[in-house]
Amino acid sequence: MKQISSRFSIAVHILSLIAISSKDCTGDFIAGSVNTNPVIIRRIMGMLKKAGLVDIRPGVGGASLLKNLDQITLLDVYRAVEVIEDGQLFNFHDEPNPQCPVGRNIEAALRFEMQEAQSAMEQRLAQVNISQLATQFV
Amino acid sequence: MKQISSRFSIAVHILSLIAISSKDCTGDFIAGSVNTNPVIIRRIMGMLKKAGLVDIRPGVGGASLLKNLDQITLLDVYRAVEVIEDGQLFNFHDEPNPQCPVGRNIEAALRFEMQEAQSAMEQRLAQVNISQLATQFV
DNA sequence: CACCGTTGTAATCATTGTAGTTACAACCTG
DNA sequence: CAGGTTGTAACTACAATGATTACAACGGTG
Repeated sequence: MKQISSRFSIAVHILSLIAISSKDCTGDFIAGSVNTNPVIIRRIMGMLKKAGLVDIRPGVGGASLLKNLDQITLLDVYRAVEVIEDGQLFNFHDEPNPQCPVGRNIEAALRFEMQEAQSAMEQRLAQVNISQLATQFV
Repeated sequence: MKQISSRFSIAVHILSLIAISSKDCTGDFIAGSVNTNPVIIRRIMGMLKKAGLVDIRPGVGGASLLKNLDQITLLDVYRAVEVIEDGQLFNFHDEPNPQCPVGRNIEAALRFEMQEAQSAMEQRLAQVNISQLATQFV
């Protein structure tokens, strides 16, 4: 069983920490809270930057949010860290036999349902923003 | 990006084929339609059998469904092939730092939302049964 | 300007899940 | 018994992940 990468949960952690924290959020500081290697944090921060969610100050260090907390949904973060591409949550077996009625038609039928299921999941993520999560960090 | 195993799509293919086909569905015949190695089929058939979806005749060969087509949902298949365990679609990073307010609280908050998202996906799968798919196999 | 902490990134490694393959025992029926 | 089939174990190849080391580039501060 292969899971969706922990890049997602780490990214949410990073954004929450930047939001909550008053002090300078350097990669090393965040790595201490997440409890992983600083390079992992820098890589994910790079993705968040590329997605336009955070601003990072090279050299001096530290990061800040580019959007309001309630304007960043879990779906934004999920897309930012590229855990799953567009319609690719489910894997489909390669090249079923076109000589067979099932082999010939199953791909279109099943891919549609897979896409629907994936969308249902993503829409649920879109309903939650970081602000809502942050209220729970006492 | 790691996807949900193609065991799922293969399993749906297998069930559809057994449903449609009048002839004896041996592992080798199914493997020909799916276009993969017969051992892959046998492994997945074993999971479907364990889940009570099909009956397999050892020695003589062939398989048959144990439920009506409209009583087998995509969720049943998805669970049968163990692509993802209960609340484990999303991976959560290990042991965030309990000294930090975010590290201490993020797990509970985020795991809840992850579970909700996973459930939304699974509920969408539960809305479709093999019978509905089979109508598209002309 | 030089120092020093930080960011950005490449390279490497161990681990894990997957898909495929070979091999072979167990099974059933003619 | 013979032949085709199922049920597994063992092995390989491959890809994604997470961790780690190393080092260049950056930018304030003294």
